[in-house]
Amino acid sequence: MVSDFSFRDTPALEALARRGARLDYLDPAALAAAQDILRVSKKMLAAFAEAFATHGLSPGRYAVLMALDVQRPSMAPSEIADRLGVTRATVTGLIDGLMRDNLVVHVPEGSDRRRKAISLTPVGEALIDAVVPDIFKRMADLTSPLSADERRTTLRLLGKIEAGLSTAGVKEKEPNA
Amino acid sequence: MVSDFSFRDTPALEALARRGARLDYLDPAALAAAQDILRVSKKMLAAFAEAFATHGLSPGRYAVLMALDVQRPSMAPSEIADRLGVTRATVTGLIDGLMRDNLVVHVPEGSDRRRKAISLTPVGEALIDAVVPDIFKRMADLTSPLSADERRTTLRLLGKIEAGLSTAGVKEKEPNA
DNA sequence: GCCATAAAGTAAGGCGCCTAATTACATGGC
DNA sequence: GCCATGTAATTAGGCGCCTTACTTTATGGC
Repeated sequence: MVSDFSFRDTPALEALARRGARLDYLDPAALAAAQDILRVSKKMLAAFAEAFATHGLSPGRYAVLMALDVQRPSMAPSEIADRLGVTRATVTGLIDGLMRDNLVVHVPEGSDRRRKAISLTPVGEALIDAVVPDIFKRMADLTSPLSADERRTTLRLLGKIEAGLSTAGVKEKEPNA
Repeated sequence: MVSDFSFRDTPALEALARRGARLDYLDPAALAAAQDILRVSKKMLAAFAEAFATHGLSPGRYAVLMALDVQRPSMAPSEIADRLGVTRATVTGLIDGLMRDNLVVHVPEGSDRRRKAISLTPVGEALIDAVVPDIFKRMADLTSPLSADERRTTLRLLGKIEAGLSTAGVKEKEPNA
Protein backbone atom coordinates (compact mmCIF):
# COMPACT_ATOMS: atom_id res chain seq x y z
CA MET A 1 0.00 0.00 0.00
CA VAL A 2 2.29 2.75 -1.15
CA SER A 3 5.06 3.18 1.33
CA ASP A 4 4.04 5.32 4.13
CA PHE A 5 4.35 9.01 3.89
CA SER A 6 1.96 11.47 5.39
CA PHE A 7 -0.57 13.30 3.31
CA ARG A 8 2.35 15.47 2.46
CA ASP A 9 4.72 12.55 2.01
CA THR A 10 6.41 12.64 5.35
CA PRO A 11 7.14 9.31 6.90
CA ALA A 12 5.20 9.06 10.10
CA LEU A 13 6.05 5.47 10.83
CA GLU A 14 9.74 6.15 10.94
CA ALA A 15 9.10 9.08 13.20
CA LEU A 16 7.06 6.74 15.35
CA ALA A 17 9.87 4.23 15.52
CA ARG A 18 12.28 6.96 16.45
CA ARG A 19 10.08 7.81 19.41
CA GLY A 20 8.86 4.32 20.09
CA ALA A 21 8.90 4.13 23.84
CA ARG A 22 7.29 7.49 24.24
CA LEU A 23 4.46 6.94 21.80
CA ASP A 24 3.77 3.27 22.15
CA TYR A 25 0.14 3.91 22.99
CA LEU A 26 -0.45 4.72 19.33
CA ASP A 27 -1.62 2.02 16.98
CA PRO A 28 0.79 1.97 14.04
CA ALA A 29 -1.84 0.52 11.76
CA ALA A 30 -4.27 3.31 12.56
CA LEU A 31 -1.58 5.85 11.99
CA ALA A 32 -0.53 4.39 8.68
CA ALA A 33 -4.13 4.18 7.53
CA ALA A 34 -4.74 7.81 8.38
CA GLN A 35 -1.69 8.86 6.44
CA ASP A 36 -2.81 6.98 3.41
CA ILE A 37 -6.26 8.45 3.60
CA LEU A 38 -4.91 11.96 3.84
CA ARG A 39 -2.45 11.42 1.05
CA VAL A 40 -5.06 10.08 -1.34
CA SER A 41 -7.44 12.84 -0.34
CA LYS A 42 -4.97 15.43 -1.37
CA LYS A 43 -4.39 13.71 -4.67
CA MET A 44 -8.07 13.53 -5.48
CA LEU A 45 -8.66 17.16 -4.75
CA ALA A 46 -5.66 18.11 -6.87
CA ALA A 47 -6.91 15.95 -9.71
CA PHE A 48 -10.24 17.73 -9.76
CA ALA A 49 -8.67 21.14 -9.47
CA GLU A 50 -6.77 20.26 -12.61
CA ALA A 51 -9.87 19.05 -14.36
CA PHE A 52 -11.55 22.36 -13.62
CA ALA A 53 -8.55 24.22 -14.91
CA THR A 54 -8.91 22.62 -18.32
CA HIS A 55 -12.25 24.40 -18.56
CA GLY A 56 -10.90 27.70 -17.33
CA LEU A 57 -12.49 27.12 -13.96
CA SER A 58 -11.34 26.45 -10.42
CA PRO A 59 -13.11 24.51 -7.68
CA GLY A 60 -14.49 27.73 -6.26
CA ARG A 61 -15.70 29.07 -9.56
CA TYR A 62 -17.28 25.75 -10.43
CA ALA A 63 -19.05 25.65 -7.10
CA VAL A 64 -20.58 29.07 -7.65
CA LEU A 65 -21.69 28.21 -11.16
CA MET A 66 -23.23 24.94 -10.03
CA ALA A 67 -25.06 26.61 -7.18
CA LEU A 68 -26.54 29.06 -9.65
CA ASP A 69 -27.37 26.30 -12.08
CA VAL A 70 -29.43 24.51 -9.47
CA GLN A 71 -30.96 27.51 -7.76
CA ARG A 72 -32.18 29.27 -10.82
CA PRO A 73 -32.79 31.88 -11.79
CA SER A 74 -30.64 33.80 -9.34
CA MET A 75 -29.10 33.91 -5.89
CA ALA A 76 -27.89 36.63 -3.58
CA PRO A 77 -24.16 36.55 -2.87
CA SER A 78 -24.92 35.85 0.76
CA GLU A 79 -26.95 32.80 -0.19
CA ILE A 80 -24.08 31.55 -2.26
CA ALA A 81 -21.70 32.09 0.63
CA ASP A 82 -23.96 30.13 2.94
CA ARG A 83 -24.34 27.29 0.52
CA LEU A 84 -20.61 27.00 -0.13
CA GLY A 85 -19.74 27.46 3.50
CA VAL A 86 -17.39 30.38 2.93
CA THR A 87 -17.47 34.05 3.83
CA ARG A 88 -19.10 36.71 1.74
CA ALA A 89 -15.76 38.24 1.03
CA THR A 90 -14.68 35.01 -0.61
CA VAL A 91 -17.82 34.95 -2.72
CA THR A 92 -17.32 38.56 -3.76
CA GLY A 93 -13.92 37.59 -5.11
CA LEU A 94 -15.27 34.60 -7.02
CA ILE A 95 -18.14 36.61 -8.46
CA ASP A 96 -15.74 39.32 -9.57
CA GLY A 97 -13.79 36.87 -11.62
CA LEU A 98 -16.87 35.22 -13.06
CA MET A 99 -18.28 38.59 -14.04
CA ARG A 100 -15.04 39.53 -15.72
CA ASP A 101 -15.40 36.40 -17.82
CA ASN A 102 -19.04 37.12 -18.55
CA LEU A 103 -20.21 33.92 -16.96
CA VAL A 104 -22.41 35.67 -14.46
CA VAL A 105 -24.21 38.99 -14.10
CA HIS A 106 -25.52 41.24 -11.41
CA VAL A 107 -29.23 41.68 -11.72
CA PRO A 108 -30.59 44.41 -9.45
CA GLU A 109 -33.26 43.18 -7.07
CA GLY A 110 -36.50 45.10 -6.80
CA SER A 111 -37.33 46.14 -3.28
CA ASP A 112 -34.23 45.90 -1.14
CA ARG A 113 -31.46 47.67 -2.92
CA ARG A 114 -28.76 46.30 -0.67
CA ARG A 115 -29.45 42.90 -2.09
CA LYS A 116 -27.96 42.08 -5.45
CA ALA A 117 -28.97 38.97 -7.28
CA ILE A 118 -26.46 37.03 -9.31
CA SER A 119 -27.43 34.92 -12.27
CA LEU A 120 -25.82 32.93 -15.02
CA THR A 121 -25.35 34.52 -18.40
CA PRO A 122 -26.02 32.44 -21.50
CA VAL A 123 -22.26 32.04 -21.70
CA GLY A 124 -22.17 30.79 -18.13
CA GLU A 125 -24.97 28.35 -18.80
CA ALA A 126 -23.23 27.07 -21.86
CA LEU A 127 -20.01 26.60 -19.95
CA ILE A 128 -21.68 24.69 -17.16
CA ASP A 129 -23.44 22.53 -19.73
CA ALA A 130 -20.09 21.75 -21.26
CA VAL A 131 -18.26 21.16 -17.99
CA VAL A 132 -20.79 19.05 -16.15
CA PRO A 133 -20.58 15.95 -18.32
CA ASP A 134 -16.80 15.92 -18.01
CA ILE A 135 -16.68 16.52 -14.29
CA PHE A 136 -19.49 14.15 -13.51
CA LYS A 137 -17.88 11.47 -15.56
CA ARG A 138 -14.65 11.93 -13.67
CA MET A 139 -16.53 11.71 -10.41
CA ALA A 140 -18.30 8.56 -11.45
CA ASP A 141 -15.02 7.11 -12.68
CA LEU A 142 -13.46 7.86 -9.32
CA THR A 143 -15.62 5.27 -7.66
CA SER A 144 -16.17 3.00 -10.60
CA PRO A 145 -13.35 0.64 -9.59
CA LEU A 146 -15.49 -0.06 -6.54
CA SER A 147 -18.40 -2.44 -6.49
CA ALA A 148 -21.71 -1.04 -5.30
CA ASP A 149 -21.08 -2.89 -2.10
CA GLU A 150 -17.63 -1.53 -1.62
CA ARG A 151 -18.95 1.91 -2.28
CA ARG A 152 -21.48 1.56 0.47
CA THR A 153 -18.79 0.36 2.83
CA THR A 154 -16.54 3.25 1.98
CA LEU A 155 -19.28 5.76 2.56
CA ARG A 156 -20.16 4.23 5.87
CA LEU A 157 -16.55 4.41 6.96
CA LEU A 158 -16.11 7.94 5.76
CA GLY A 159 -19.24 8.79 7.67
CA LYS A 160 -17.60 7.55 10.82
CA ILE A 161 -14.47 9.49 10.11
CA GLU A 162 -16.42 12.61 9.44
CA ALA A 163 -18.37 12.22 12.64
CA GLY A 164 -15.08 11.88 14.45
CA LEU A 165 -13.82 15.07 12.92
CA SER A 166 -16.82 16.99 14.18
CA THR A 167 -16.64 15.70 17.72
CA ALA A 168 -12.90 16.30 17.89
CA GLY A 169 -11.48 19.77 18.14
CA VAL A 170 -12.56 20.49 14.61
CA LYS A 171 -14.95 23.41 14.44
CA GLU A 172 -18.07 22.84 12.46
CA LYS A 173 -19.18 25.29 9.86
CA GLU A 174 -22.82 25.01 8.88
CA PRO A 175 -23.46 24.90 5.17
CA ASN A 176 -27.07 25.58 4.15
CA ALA A 177 -27.77 28.17 6.81
CA MET B 1 -25.37 10.16 4.23
CA VAL B 2 -25.30 13.91 4.41
CA SER B 3 -27.34 15.41 1.64
CA ASP B 4 -25.42 15.56 -1.48
CA PHE B 5 -23.24 18.46 -2.27
CA SER B 6 -19.96 18.24 -4.05
CA PHE B 7 -16.68 18.60 -2.30
CA ARG B 8 -17.52 22.24 -2.41
CA ASP B 9 -21.13 21.73 -1.48
CA THR B 10 -22.65 21.94 -4.90
CA PRO B 11 -25.55 19.62 -5.58
CA ALA B 12 -24.52 17.27 -8.33
CA LEU B 13 -27.51 15.03 -8.14
CA GLU B 14 -29.90 17.86 -8.81
CA ALA B 15 -27.75 18.92 -11.68
CA LEU B 16 -27.91 15.34 -12.90
CA ALA B 17 -31.66 15.29 -12.69
CA ARG B 18 -31.85 18.56 -14.57
CA ARG B 19 -29.91 16.96 -17.40
CA GLY B 20 -31.28 13.46 -16.96
CA ALA B 21 -31.78 12.33 -20.51
CA ARG B 22 -28.43 13.62 -21.62
CA LEU B 23 -26.41 12.08 -18.82
CA ASP B 24 -28.27 8.92 -18.08
CA TYR B 25 -25.20 6.81 -18.68
CA LEU B 26 -23.87 8.02 -15.34
CA ASP B 27 -24.47 5.97 -12.23
CA PRO B 28 -26.05 8.31 -9.69
CA ALA B 29 -24.77 6.20 -6.81
CA ALA B 30 -21.20 6.41 -8.06
CA LEU B 31 -21.56 10.13 -8.50
CA ALA B 32 -22.99 10.65 -5.06
CA ALA B 33 -20.27 8.51 -3.51
CA ALA B 34 -17.56 10.48 -5.24
CA GLN B 35 -19.01 13.72 -3.99
CA ASP B 36 -19.08 12.48 -0.47
CA ILE B 37 -15.53 11.27 -0.68
CA LEU B 38 -14.33 14.59 -1.99
CA ARG B 39 -16.27 16.52 0.58
CA VAL B 40 -14.92 14.54 3.49
CA SER B 41 -11.43 14.72 2.04
CA LYS B 42 -11.54 18.44 2.07
CA LYS B 43 -12.75 18.46 5.63
CA MET B 44 -10.00 16.18 6.84
CA LEU B 45 -7.30 18.22 5.22
CA ALA B 46 -8.75 21.38 6.69
CA ALA B 47 -8.90 19.78 10.12
CA PHE B 48 -5.22 18.94 10.01
CA ALA B 49 -4.27 22.32 8.67
CA GLU B 50 -5.95 23.74 11.73
CA ALA B 51 -4.19 21.37 14.04
CA PHE B 52 -0.86 22.46 12.60
CA ALA B 53 -1.83 26.07 13.04
CA THR B 54 -2.23 25.60 16.77
CA HIS B 55 1.48 24.81 16.85
CA GLY B 56 2.43 27.72 14.64
CA LEU B 57 2.89 25.37 11.72
CA SER B 58 1.21 24.67 8.41
CA PRO B 59 1.04 21.41 6.48
CA GLY B 60 4.00 22.47 4.39
CA ARG B 61 6.12 23.56 7.30
CA TYR B 62 5.32 20.38 9.17
CA ALA B 63 6.25 18.28 6.18
CA VAL B 64 9.65 19.92 5.93
CA LEU B 65 10.31 19.52 9.62
CA MET B 66 9.30 15.89 9.56
CA ALA B 67 11.46 15.16 6.57
CA LEU B 68 14.41 16.65 8.39
CA ASP B 69 13.55 14.77 11.54
CA VAL B 70 13.70 11.46 9.74
CA GLN B 71 16.58 12.20 7.43
CA ARG B 72 18.97 13.51 10.03
CA PRO B 73 21.20 15.26 10.28
CA SER B 74 20.52 17.37 7.20
CA MET B 75 19.05 17.52 3.72
CA ALA B 76 19.60 19.62 0.65
CA PRO B 77 16.63 21.77 -0.38
CA SER B 78 16.38 19.79 -3.58
CA GLU B 79 16.10 16.55 -1.64
CA ILE B 80 13.32 18.06 0.42
CA ALA B 81 11.54 19.18 -2.72
CA ASP B 82 11.77 15.70 -4.19
CA ARG B 83 10.52 14.07 -1.05
CA LEU B 84 7.55 16.40 -0.70
CA GLY B 85 6.81 16.31 -4.38
CA VAL B 86 6.89 20.07 -4.82
CA THR B 87 9.16 22.44 -6.70
CA ARG B 88 12.33 23.90 -5.29
CA ALA B 89 10.80 27.31 -5.32
CA THR B 90 8.14 26.09 -2.94
CA VAL B 91 10.74 24.63 -0.64
CA THR B 92 12.73 27.84 -0.69
CA GLY B 93 9.68 29.66 0.59
CA LEU B 94 9.02 27.15 3.34
CA ILE B 95 12.67 27.15 4.41
CA ASP B 96 12.68 30.93 4.51
CA GLY B 97 9.84 30.95 6.97
CA LEU B 98 11.29 28.19 9.09
CA MET B 99 14.63 29.97 9.24
CA ARG B 100 12.93 33.16 10.29
CA ASP B 101 11.43 31.23 13.18
CA ASN B 102 14.75 29.63 14.03
CA LEU B 103 13.44 26.14 13.49
CA VAL B 104 15.96 25.34 10.83
CA VAL B 105 19.40 26.49 9.74
CA HIS B 106 21.55 26.56 6.69
CA VAL B 107 24.68 24.60 7.28
CA PRO B 108 27.24 25.09 4.54
CA GLU B 109 28.29 21.86 2.91
CA GLY B 110 31.99 21.13 2.59
CA SER B 111 32.95 20.41 -0.95
CA ASP B 112 30.23 21.65 -3.27
CA ARG B 113 29.37 25.18 -2.36
CA ARG B 114 26.25 25.27 -4.48
CA ARG B 115 24.72 22.72 -2.20
CA LYS B 116 23.35 24.01 1.05
CA ALA B 117 22.31 21.60 3.70
CA ILE B 118 19.37 22.37 5.92
CA SER B 119 19.08 21.02 9.40
CA LEU B 120 16.87 21.33 12.43
CA THR B 121 17.90 23.69 15.18
CA PRO B 122 17.41 22.58 18.77
CA VAL B 123 14.30 24.75 18.75
CA GLY B 124 13.08 22.96 15.67
CA GLU B 125 13.73 19.58 17.22
CA ALA B 126 11.91 20.60 20.35
CA LEU B 127 8.94 21.79 18.31
CA ILE B 128 8.72 18.59 16.34
CA ASP B 129 8.94 16.60 19.53
CA ALA B 130 6.06 18.60 20.91
CA VAL B 131 3.96 18.47 17.76
CA VAL B 132 4.33 14.83 16.80
CA PRO B 133 2.41 13.33 19.70
CA ASP B 134 -0.51 15.64 19.06
CA ILE B 135 -0.60 15.14 15.31
CA PHE B 136 -0.06 11.42 15.49
CA LYS B 137 -2.80 11.08 18.01
CA ARG B 138 -5.15 13.00 15.75
CA MET B 139 -4.22 10.75 12.88
CA ALA B 140 -4.77 7.64 14.91
CA ASP B 141 -8.08 9.05 16.15
CA LEU B 142 -9.13 9.70 12.59
CA THR B 143 -9.36 5.98 11.93
CA SER B 144 -10.09 4.83 15.44
CA PRO B 145 -13.84 4.71 14.83
CA LEU B 146 -13.00 2.00 12.32
CA SER B 147 -12.31 -1.60 13.22
CA ALA B 148 -9.02 -3.06 12.04
CA ASP B 149 -11.02 -4.84 9.43
CA GLU B 150 -12.82 -1.78 8.22
CA ARG B 151 -9.54 0.02 8.06
CA ARG B 152 -8.11 -2.62 5.79
CA THR B 153 -11.16 -2.38 3.59
CA THR B 154 -10.93 1.35 3.36
CA LEU B 155 -7.29 1.22 2.40
CA ARG B 156 -7.94 -1.34 -0.24
CA LEU B 157 -10.68 0.82 -1.72
CA LEU B 158 -8.62 3.95 -1.57
CA GLY B 159 -5.89 2.04 -3.31
CA LYS B 160 -8.25 1.32 -6.16
CA ILE B 161 -9.31 4.93 -6.34
CA GLU B 162 -5.74 6.10 -6.34
CA ALA B 163 -4.83 3.68 -9.09
CA GLY B 164 -7.73 5.08 -11.07
CA LEU B 165 -6.46 8.60 -10.61
CA SER B 166 -3.08 7.70 -11.99
CA THR B 167 -4.36 5.93 -15.04
CA ALA B 168 -6.83 8.70 -15.80
CA GLY B 169 -5.71 12.03 -17.14
CA VAL B 170 -4.12 12.86 -13.84
CA LYS B 171 -0.46 13.46 -14.24
CA GLU B 172 1.76 11.61 -11.84
CA LYS B 173 4.42 13.34 -9.90
CA GLU B 174 7.08 11.06 -8.48
CA PRO B 175 7.92 11.63 -4.86
CA ASN B 176 11.19 10.10 -3.74
CA ALA B 177 13.12 10.85 -6.90
C1' DG C 1 40.34 28.98 -19.39
C1' DC C 2 35.53 28.27 -20.90
C1' DC C 3 31.09 26.78 -20.81
C1' DA C 4 27.30 23.45 -20.09
C1' DT C 5 25.16 21.87 -16.13
C1' DA C 6 23.29 21.91 -11.69
C1' DA C 7 21.62 23.92 -7.17
C1' DA C 8 19.41 27.51 -5.00
C1' DG C 9 16.97 31.47 -4.91
C1' DT C 10 14.08 35.51 -6.85
C1' DA C 11 9.96 37.41 -9.03
C1' DA C 12 5.51 37.25 -10.23
C1' DG C 13 1.16 35.20 -10.28
C1' DG C 14 -3.11 32.24 -9.45
C1' DC C 15 -6.21 30.02 -6.26
C1' DG C 16 -8.31 29.28 -1.54
C1' DC C 17 -9.48 31.26 2.39
C1' DC C 18 -9.84 34.65 6.22
C1' DT C 19 -10.55 39.12 9.26
C1' DA C 20 -11.49 43.89 9.71
C1' DA C 21 -13.13 47.96 7.99
C1' DT C 22 -16.07 50.49 4.90
C1' DT C 23 -20.10 51.77 2.07
C1' DA C 24 -24.76 51.56 1.02
C1' DC C 25 -29.12 50.87 2.28
C1' DA C 26 -33.22 49.63 5.45
C1' DT C 27 -35.87 50.07 9.54
C1' DG C 28 -37.98 50.55 14.01
C1' DG C 29 -38.78 53.64 17.50
C1' DC C 30 -39.25 58.00 19.28
C1' DG D 1 -39.17 63.01 10.12
C1' DC D 2 -34.74 61.39 11.94
C1' DC D 3 -31.32 58.60 13.73
C1' DA D 4 -29.33 54.38 15.93
C1' DT D 5 -28.86 49.99 14.74
C1' DG D 6 -28.56 46.22 11.78
C1' DT D 7 -27.60 43.93 7.38
C1' DA D 8 -25.72 43.22 2.40
C1' DA D 9 -21.87 43.73 -0.21
C1' DT D 10 -17.43 45.17 -1.04
C1' DT D 11 -12.57 46.57 -0.21
C1' DA D 12 -8.07 46.05 1.77
C1' DG D 13 -4.79 43.27 3.38
C1' DG D 14 -2.91 38.92 4.76
C1' DC D 15 -1.52 33.96 5.05
C1' DG D 16 -0.94 29.45 2.80
C1' DC D 17 -0.15 26.40 -1.19
C1' DC D 18 1.88 26.01 -5.42
C1' DT D 19 3.48 27.12 -10.13
C1' DT D 20 6.58 28.86 -14.10
C1' DA D 21 10.37 31.43 -15.67
C1' DC D 22 14.46 33.53 -14.76
C1' DT D 23 18.88 34.72 -12.32
C1' DT D 24 22.92 33.79 -9.58
C1' DT D 25 26.59 31.05 -8.21
C1' DA D 26 29.58 27.39 -8.35
C1' DT D 27 31.37 23.05 -10.57
C1' DG D 28 33.91 20.28 -13.42
C1' DG D 29 34.95 18.31 -17.96
C1' DC D 30 37.45 19.40 -22.03
